[in-house]
Amino acid sequence: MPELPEVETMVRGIRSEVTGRQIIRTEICRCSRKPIRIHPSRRSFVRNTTQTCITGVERLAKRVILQLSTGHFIVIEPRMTGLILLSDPPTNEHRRICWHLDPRRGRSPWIQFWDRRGLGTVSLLDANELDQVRDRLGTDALQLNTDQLAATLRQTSTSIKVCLLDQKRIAGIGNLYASEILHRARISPFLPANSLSRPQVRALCSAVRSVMQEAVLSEGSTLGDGTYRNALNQDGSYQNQHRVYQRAGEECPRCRQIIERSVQAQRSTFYCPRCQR
DNA sequence: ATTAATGTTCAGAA
DNA sequence: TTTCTGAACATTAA
Repeated sequence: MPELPEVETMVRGIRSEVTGRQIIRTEICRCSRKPIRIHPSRRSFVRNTTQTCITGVERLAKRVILQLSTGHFIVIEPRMTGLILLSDPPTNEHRRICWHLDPRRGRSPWIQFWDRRGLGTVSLLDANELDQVRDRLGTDALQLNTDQLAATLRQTSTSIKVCLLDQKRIAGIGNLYASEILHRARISPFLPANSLSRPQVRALCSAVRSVMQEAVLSEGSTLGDGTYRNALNQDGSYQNQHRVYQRAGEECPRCRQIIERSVQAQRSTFYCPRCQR
């Protein structure tokens, strides 16, 4: 499931391939039962992306942004199972959008959005609308510093795990990495956010950044269900470094206590009850 | 065959 | 104001 590291990997995987290329045709695939959700409308989306040049590719939290020469931005939200691919998709079944690019020798003729579950969304926004999206997001997890994190945590007494998932507080962390981050920082997922000591906030900030950086270097996590893959349809490798996620019943690699699974805000939390306090 | 589980975001309710 | 719940979906495992 694409969180910050997976989305960053998508961006890095397509940036050099598509920057400076022209979209010669935007194809909205209609092979699925439910058509993909497009903002503002599919007609204007197709009209305003065709025959425009892609001038850059950026990441905004868990979104991929394609900058266009018109000053507009294609904003792609992969959500659960969305992939951005230069290669053939895992199946032909769930292709959602194909952007056909001007042909260049040795380069991919297109970029596509493939989404098995179909929860992903695609939008065409102007600079103003993109700013509004940005305003609703907290500090990017890779840019976090201790003082900022302390100020954020002070504002709420919800559990630290749920707080880490709140995109308007900190942007980019999802369910998988929240568990891994808290384990690295040795902090219980159930502590109220505003109860953390200064040393705990320091450890947490360090864990947020180091887990995210390492996961980016490993090109994200590809789980057993194989939902996430990079732009060339290859697996990431950070799943080999998971300490607690989906490891309930196994020994904690740090203290050998049995890892437990709990549910917070309707999502699984994995943690070690001994070394996370 | 049915059902639970999977996780991100947003609208709407509490 | 803040926090919580359910819906948007498809697929797999039990």
